[in-house]
Amino acid sequence: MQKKYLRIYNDLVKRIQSNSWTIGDLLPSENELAAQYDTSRETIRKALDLLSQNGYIQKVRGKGSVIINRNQFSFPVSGIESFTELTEKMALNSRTIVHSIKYLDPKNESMEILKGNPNEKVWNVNRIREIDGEKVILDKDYFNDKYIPLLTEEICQGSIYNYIENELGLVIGFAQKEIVVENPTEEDRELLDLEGFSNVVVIRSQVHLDDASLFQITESRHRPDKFRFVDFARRVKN
Amino acid sequence: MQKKYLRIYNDLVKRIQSNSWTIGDLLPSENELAAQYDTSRETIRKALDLLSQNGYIQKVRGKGSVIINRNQFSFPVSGIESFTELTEKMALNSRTIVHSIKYLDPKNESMEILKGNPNEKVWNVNRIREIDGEKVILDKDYFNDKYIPLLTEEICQGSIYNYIENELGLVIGFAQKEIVVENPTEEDRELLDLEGFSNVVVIRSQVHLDDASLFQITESRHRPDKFRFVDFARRVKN
DNA sequence: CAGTGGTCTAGACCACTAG
DNA sequence: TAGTGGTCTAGACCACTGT
Repeated sequence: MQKKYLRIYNDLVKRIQSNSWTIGDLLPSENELAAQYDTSRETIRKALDLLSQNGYIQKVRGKGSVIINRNQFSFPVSGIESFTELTEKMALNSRTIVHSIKYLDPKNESMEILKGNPNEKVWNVNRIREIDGEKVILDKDYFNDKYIPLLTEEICQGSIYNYIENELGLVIGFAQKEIVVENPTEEDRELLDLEGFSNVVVIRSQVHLDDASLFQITESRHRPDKFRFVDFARRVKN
Repeated sequence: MQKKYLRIYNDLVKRIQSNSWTIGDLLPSENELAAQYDTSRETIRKALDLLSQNGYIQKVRGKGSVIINRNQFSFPVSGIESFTELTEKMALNSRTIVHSIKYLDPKNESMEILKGNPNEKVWNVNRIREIDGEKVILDKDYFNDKYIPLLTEEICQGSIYNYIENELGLVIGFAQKEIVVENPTEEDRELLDLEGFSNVVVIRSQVHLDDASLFQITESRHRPDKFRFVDFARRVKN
């Protein structure tokens, strides 16, 4: 038995995407939806909250829930998505080159973030992403070996996230990321086709598991013309 | 009478910020909090949902609510914030120069996004942001005059958002923004101290009011060394 | 096992919008 | 005024975690 509010949410998404309504239209009222789906209003409200969070509707007090313009096919809506997911969605012609896999002692590095037990070690994977034949992204990942006991070239060649979530059964909880523009390092110049660009866009993130433990830090270095970030922000109510 | 769940949320934020607990600690259980605040568990859960959304806690089923590391003093947590709010928070030494205020007919421009009634016009404001004596940000704003009947230099000199929300009583609902890196335009070169930088970071956004109507589009052009974006993302549960 | 958070219900009252 | 969404309650059962 699936969660009821998720079933309703998914159903409403389908109905919205199949243009049962157009932009500016009102959804049926919460009471009406509660009757339609034979459930309580609070459960309907949970489904609508999800629609709102994901940018499908905007609720207006006294009026109803307005369908809003959601740029479909855009980059992650302020979410956590992996390169493989992105390229699939964008139908990009891409390739991953595993440049190096190392098993590090985090003492000497600035990896003390992935601390905890001083005996723990850290996996470091550097991968180059090629889009349309050009090397444009350098991904540097660091994993705590407490959670990822083994990394092989085969795993890194595919989607590490797929391996983590489906094979190891770990569940990603939340991530904090930072985006800045920096000068290219020697490594960038060596591994990427910078084509004279004098900057790289750097996305640094800390990824935590479902139980709030830090298990990965990441540095994704993009040639600036191959970078785009889309965000959907909602004013905090108070 | 303030909303109960907001009162509880604010109280818990204060308790967290005053280090009543440290990172990794568990909050009291929902039942215990319900007793402490003399309310129902669902109300406590609303307060905790807010804490979770804003990156203070991570809920773990069967265990409790874990206090997590929230880089305080960071740039907007995936929210909508204005330049004045930001500089205040960061205690930056900044100045705003109003470069131009125009009242446009949107027909000829690519501003047809701000359409609606073809008689409507559009306010265009260009402002230069100076930080520590250097001109590093160019903000180009376009407002639908249906919502903003008049813009003066005085208003633009201060916080337009302050004017909109406090004087006009409009309430911001949500925004969609996009971040890309582009080559500087002639205008950028003319108005900003680019110091040889060959790129600018461009943040384009569409801002909607509480009732889901589009009322502003914005282009904020940053010298790359003066750009930083911090995002807090939470995995969608399903 | 007891305790935790996750879901769900059937009501209630309120503030707001629109005709 | 009727209908909308926003808040709040007091219960219930479930899935999961630790001991």
